[in-house]
Amino acid sequence: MKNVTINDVAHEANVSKSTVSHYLNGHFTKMGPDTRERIARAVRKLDYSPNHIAKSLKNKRTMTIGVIVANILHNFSTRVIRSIEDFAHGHGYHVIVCNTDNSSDKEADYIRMLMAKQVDGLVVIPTAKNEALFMELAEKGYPVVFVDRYIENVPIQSHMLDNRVSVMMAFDHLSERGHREIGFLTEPVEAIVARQERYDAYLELCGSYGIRPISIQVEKEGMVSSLDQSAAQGSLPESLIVANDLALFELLKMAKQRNILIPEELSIISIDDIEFADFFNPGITVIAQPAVEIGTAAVSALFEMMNGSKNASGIERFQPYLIERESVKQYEDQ
Amino acid sequence: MKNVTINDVAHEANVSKSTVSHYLNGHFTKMGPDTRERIARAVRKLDYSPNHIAKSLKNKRTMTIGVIVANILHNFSTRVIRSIEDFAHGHGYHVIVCNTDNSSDKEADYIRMLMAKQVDGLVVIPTAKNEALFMELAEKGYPVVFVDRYIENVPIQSHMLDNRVSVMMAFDHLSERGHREIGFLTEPVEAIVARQERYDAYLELCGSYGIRPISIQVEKEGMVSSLDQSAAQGSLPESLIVANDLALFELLKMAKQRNILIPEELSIISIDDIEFADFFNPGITVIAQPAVEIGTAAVSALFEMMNGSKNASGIERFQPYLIERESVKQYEDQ
DNA sequence: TCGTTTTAGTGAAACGGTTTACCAAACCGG
DNA sequence: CCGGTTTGGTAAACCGTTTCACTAAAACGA
Repeated sequence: MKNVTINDVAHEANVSKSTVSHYLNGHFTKMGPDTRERIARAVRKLDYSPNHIAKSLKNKRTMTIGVIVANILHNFSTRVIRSIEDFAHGHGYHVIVCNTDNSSDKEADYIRMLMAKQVDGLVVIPTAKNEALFMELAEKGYPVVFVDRYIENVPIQSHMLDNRVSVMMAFDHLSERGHREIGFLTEPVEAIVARQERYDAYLELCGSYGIRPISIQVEKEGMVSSLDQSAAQGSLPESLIVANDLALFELLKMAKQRNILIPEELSIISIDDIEFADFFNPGITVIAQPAVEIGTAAVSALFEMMNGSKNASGIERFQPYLIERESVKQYEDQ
Repeated sequence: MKNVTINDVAHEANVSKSTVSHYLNGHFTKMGPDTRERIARAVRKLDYSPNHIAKSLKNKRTMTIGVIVANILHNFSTRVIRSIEDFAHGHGYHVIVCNTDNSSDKEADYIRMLMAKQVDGLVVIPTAKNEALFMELAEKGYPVVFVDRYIENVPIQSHMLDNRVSVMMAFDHLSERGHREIGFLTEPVEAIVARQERYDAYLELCGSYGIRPISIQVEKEGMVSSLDQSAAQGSLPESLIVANDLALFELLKMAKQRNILIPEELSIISIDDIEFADFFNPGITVIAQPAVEIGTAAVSALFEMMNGSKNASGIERFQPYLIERESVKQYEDQ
């Protein structure tokens, strides 16, 4: 179980460990062809592989970045993570993924632990409450970027969907097809900017379309039963913009429970695409976001920072697109 | 951006770094109450947190385990990962997750990099081909456990579903409801034990029930179109046992494309539960596996190894259970 | 009061690498 | 053949911790 070290290789090849180190780092001018060959043989013979930890300690770079997401169950998160990993691996970096379940405490813990682990940078979908902590990171010049959300007054760059436009597209789609009773289903908006932006856009659009807002804001856990009650009372609107995939799940569960016909009795348009929306019966019309693009943009901004460019701040917006399927009813008088 | 080290704390508190180290590790007998207080203050004042890398180098424990899964898109994988993370975090460990996409090369790469990173142990859903590599790990006494699969002749313990029973349950369920035309849908079995076991069980059961085997073995990428062809030719059986969730997706896509009624025209029973199976129309009857239990058992076995107990080998089996929904037709003459 | 133990604390080596500064020998041009 | 340059290589410091061996002073027992 004894691990073989650079010293063992040096000894085997009859050179100093400095030379082996040079060899390992490709500084071949530092040795003759014979020595080089001897070292190569020694490495092979001993099946040596360098201790990444020791390297990191000396180099002060771990070649690792941390990714902290608020809720890994969102399809969006998994796609962002995937794109970040692809990019990072392509650049010789590794990724540690952490899931906060939207808890600020967990988030703070993870940040601390990732700092302790000396990760070289962080991409995070932040919860709302660690403003001071992020502020500190930003001030230290530590490389961090946000995705999907941002924190007011914290000078950390964010990459996110144009939420306003996404709701607008949903609203327009519904409206074009004759809908005048358009509700909005979301988990409690709280301080989560992405939700806030979507909700605000909804309210604003209701205003400009002269439509009475019907918003259903309820915790995911109670969502099914709460929706069920509304349905029982007949207070469910004829069409619903759903704020995200997880809420859509709950809505669909309720619809099944109560045998509600989609789109005949209820039209649905949901934000963020998911695979099953396509083959569900009926197919769910959706406003999709370019998750891979967003993730890639975020991580490449992060890499620029890690290579010394100044911490940018500001928000970069990405445009959503409509995927029309079958969950929206067409009113005839259109 | 200069990071504060134990030396800075020592200096601030006017003690040696040894004493600070003792303080940090709770060896309070090594100092008086006043010194202790001084160090505490210094730590707070400087906002010091220990460099995990340096610690790891010295201690030869990184408090990190690696998890390598063959395909993170399986719901089973995500649930296993989740349970491993929960357990690990509960014991002060961190987890690095890697996805091999079923590529043995990627797997070998990941193993090497995780070793280089000095992770303290590994839980892996292995691809079939790195027998030699795993053999080596096992011989070195390096802590490794398998999940969901195993490799013949490699003395590494595995925790997996009783695949035979799971197919048996599916088969019985179908058979009890009068089905005599029972097919089996799977990605190519190849050398992947879990698939093999399920397929073998299917074949065996066909034998003992006197049913003609109809197996559809096709790559996920071509699955929809291949199924579509079969359907066009009318060669699709009346009921299908589906080997896993990803195959189920493809089947459902095809069913939608062709407007096949489930269960009237096609009965489905799938192995491994997924959330949407519940609210899909119709609900998909499923043989579920206790993923959390499996993951937890695996990681706790790993922890035992890491604490010095010998590498166990052998296979621990977990029992599946039926979740009956609406995707299986009941023939009337039963 | 003196020897012994305990308390409170320190210095230095070690973990496994990288890097800087340095050097001897070989080479080279004139 | 001499002085300078290149080639090939090394020793030692360093990264930030832990820990072992050691000790001065205080406390204690007789």
